Amino acid sequence: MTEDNLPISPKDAAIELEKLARAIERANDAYFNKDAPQISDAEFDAMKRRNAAIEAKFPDLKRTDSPSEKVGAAPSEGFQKITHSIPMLSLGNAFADEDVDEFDRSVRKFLGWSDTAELSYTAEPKIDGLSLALRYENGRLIHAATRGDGATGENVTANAMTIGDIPAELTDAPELLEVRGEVYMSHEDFAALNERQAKANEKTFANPRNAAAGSLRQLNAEITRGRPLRFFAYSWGSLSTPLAETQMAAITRLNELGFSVNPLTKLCKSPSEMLAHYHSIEEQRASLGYDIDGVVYKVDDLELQRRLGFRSTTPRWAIAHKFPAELAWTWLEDIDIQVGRTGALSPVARLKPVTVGGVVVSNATLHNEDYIAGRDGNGAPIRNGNDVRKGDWVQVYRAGDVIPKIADVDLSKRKPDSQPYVFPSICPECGSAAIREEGDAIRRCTGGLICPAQAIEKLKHFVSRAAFDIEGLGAKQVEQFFEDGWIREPADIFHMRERFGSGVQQLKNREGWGDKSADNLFDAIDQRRDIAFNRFLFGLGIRHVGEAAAKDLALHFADLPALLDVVDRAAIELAEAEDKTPKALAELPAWGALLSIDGVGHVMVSSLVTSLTQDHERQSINRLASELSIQSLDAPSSDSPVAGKTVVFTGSLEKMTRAEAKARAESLGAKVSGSVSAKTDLVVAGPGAGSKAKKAADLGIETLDEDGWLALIEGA
DNA sequence: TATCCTCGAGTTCC
DNA sequence: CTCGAGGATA
Repeated sequence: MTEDNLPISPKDAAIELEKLARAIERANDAYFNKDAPQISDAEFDAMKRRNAAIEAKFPDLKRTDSPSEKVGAAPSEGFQKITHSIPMLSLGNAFADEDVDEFDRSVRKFLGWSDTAELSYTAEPKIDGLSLALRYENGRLIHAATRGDGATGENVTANAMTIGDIPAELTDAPELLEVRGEVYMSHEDFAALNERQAKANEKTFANPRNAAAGSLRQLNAEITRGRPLRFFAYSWGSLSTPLAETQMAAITRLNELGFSVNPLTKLCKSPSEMLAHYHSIEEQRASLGYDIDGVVYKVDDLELQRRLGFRSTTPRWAIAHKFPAELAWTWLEDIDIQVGRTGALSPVARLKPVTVGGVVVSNATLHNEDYIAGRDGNGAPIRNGNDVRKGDWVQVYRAGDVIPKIADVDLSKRKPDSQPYVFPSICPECGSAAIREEGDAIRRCTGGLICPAQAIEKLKHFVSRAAFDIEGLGAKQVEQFFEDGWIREPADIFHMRERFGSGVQQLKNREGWGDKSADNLFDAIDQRRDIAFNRFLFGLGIRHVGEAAAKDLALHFADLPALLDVVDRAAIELAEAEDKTPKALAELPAWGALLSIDGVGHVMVSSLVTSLTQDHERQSINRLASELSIQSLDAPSSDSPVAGKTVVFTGSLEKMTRAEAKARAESLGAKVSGSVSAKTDLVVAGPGAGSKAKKAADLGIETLDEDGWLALIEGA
C-alpha cells in the first residue's frame, strides 16, 4: 500500500498526513507508554511507510510533528531541528600575513579591480564560542537556532531567551530580521561556574567554549538561566529591509537595536592596516576577558559582498585570520596503521596523552608514508626534513584547533639505536599486498572486500549521514553485526527483520538491546527503503564518487538502469578500443556522454566502469536495489529566467569579470559553458567576440550583449 | 601545460 | 580540518 494510490492533490495529502501523524502518535503512545499495542506491527509499519511515501511526494507538506522525524529518535535529541533560511557557512582561513595580501588580491581579481582602487575591510576579533541565529519577526524573537551542520541547526529558543545580551523584543526593527552572532562565556564567569560545579560535585568544563556549548544545549532552560552566557552580534541572515550599506554601519545599527557588538571592530583601508589591527588584538588577547582564536576580515561594502558571493562552503568576501596554534611536547609511543574503505593505509601516532589547547590528545594523524619521512606531497621538506620514529619526543598542535598533528621532533632526545619507521607493504588487517601506485601518495590494500577492514568501512559509509543515514545503525552497530555475520553487504541490512525473526530474540538478549530498540532499528531501516537516487549512489562507495558527484550523476540519469546502461556501454567501448588514451575514449558515444556531465572526468568514468561492471558488485547492487524504492531527483526548481539554461560568455565584459559573471549565472541556476554547441541556450557576447558569436548565429542561438544580459537577470 | 578551485577521503575529540 | 588529486580553465 505504500506506493499505490498516493494522494494526487496537495490538499488530500495534507489531510492524510495529519491523520497518519495522529494515528501513529496514538499507536506509539499505546505501545510505549501503556505497553498495550492496539494494532499489529505490520499495520503500524505500513502506516509509517505510507507517511514517508507521501512526504517524499509532497516534501513541502511535511509536518513539523512528522512521525518520520520521531522514529528511532535517540532520547538525547531533545531539540527540534530548524532549517536556516540562509545557510550558516564557515569562513576560509588565513594563517600567515601573506595570506591576508592574497585575500585582498583575490577579492580585487574577482571584481576586476586594480591594486590601487580604494577597498575597505572590517577587522574584528573572532570569538571562540558557538554561533547562533536569532530570528525576529515584527521585533519579536521567534526562534534561536545553533549552526548545526550549516544547513540545519537546533532550536534553542527557550535557552537563548535567558541570555541577557539577547533582547526578546526590538523596537524599530525591520519586519523580518535574522541576527547572527556568537554565544560565549567570559573567563571570570567560567572560573566561577567551574568552582560552583566542583563544590556541587557536578562535572567541570575543560574550557569556556565547552562550558558555553554545554550550557546552551541544556534541555532545561532554567539551568541555562543560571549560566552566565553572553552574546556578540556580528552578522545577519534573512532581512525584510537592508540594515545599511556597509558592514560597519550594519554593526552599528545592530548595536542601536540593542545588541552587544564587539568594541574592537575596526574599519581598515589596506591589508597593512588589517595586519596592524590583527597584531594589536593579539597583544590584547590575554586581557580581553574572553577567548578569541583569531581575527575576521570582511569586505565593508555590502554591495561588493553581494557581488563576490560564495564558493561552495565559504564566502569570497570574508576570511578568518587564525592565531598561531598552541603547541605541546610529548612522547610518540607507537605508530599504528588504519585501513580505510578504499584500502588506504593511514598511519596514526599513539601519543602519551598531553593537553593541547584545553583538550587531552592521545592520537595524531601522520597522513602517509612521506609525511612520516619528513616530506610533503611534492617532496618538499616538512619539520626541516626530519622523519618521525617510535619513541621520539614530538611537538603536537591541533590544526585548525581540531586535528592533532606533529609539528616538530626533538632529535637530541632520540635514542642512538632508534630505527626509521618502515611502512608496511602488506595490509595489517588481511595480509594482502599493499601497493603504492606511481605518483600516488597513498599505499592501498589490494584485498578489496576480502579485507575485513575495507568491508566494514564500506558498510559504515553506506549507513553514514550523507548516504542511508539509518538511525540506530551507526559505526559501532555495523561492526558488531558484521562480526556476528548478520550483515556482510548492504542488502543484508534490509533483510534483518525477516531473516532474524529468531535473530531479533538474539538481538534483544544482547546488552543494550531491548524490545523497543530492536523494533526501532527495524523501523528506521524500513524508512530508508524509500531512498533518493543520489544518496543511494553515494552509499555505494564508488571511488571518486562522493556526495557532490553522486548528486550530479543522479540529476543527469533518471534512474539506476539508465546509469548502468551507459556504464555498460562504456565498458564495451573500453574493451573494444584500440587507443585507450583519455582523449581517444572521449570520442566514443557512451564514454563521451559520461564525460559531458559537469564535474565528471576520465578518472571518475574509469572508476564507475571498473566498479559497476564487476560481477559480484553488480549482483550485490541488484540485491540491494530490489529491496528499495529509489526516488529520482528532480531538477532544482527556480524562478529565475535563466534557470537550467546553458550560457556561454564570450568577448570582453565591462561591468564584471568572467569569474563574477559565471558565479552570478550559476547562482541563478544556469550552467556556464566555455564553448558554443547545440546544447547552448544563450550566448552573451561582449566587444571582440569572434568565432563563438558567429557559431551562435549559425546555430540560431539567442545572443545578448552585456547590458541585455544584466537586464534579463535583473531582479532575480 | 600550468594554475585555480572544488571535491573526496582521510583524520580527532567532545 | 587538511591533504592530494580530479576537473575546469586560460
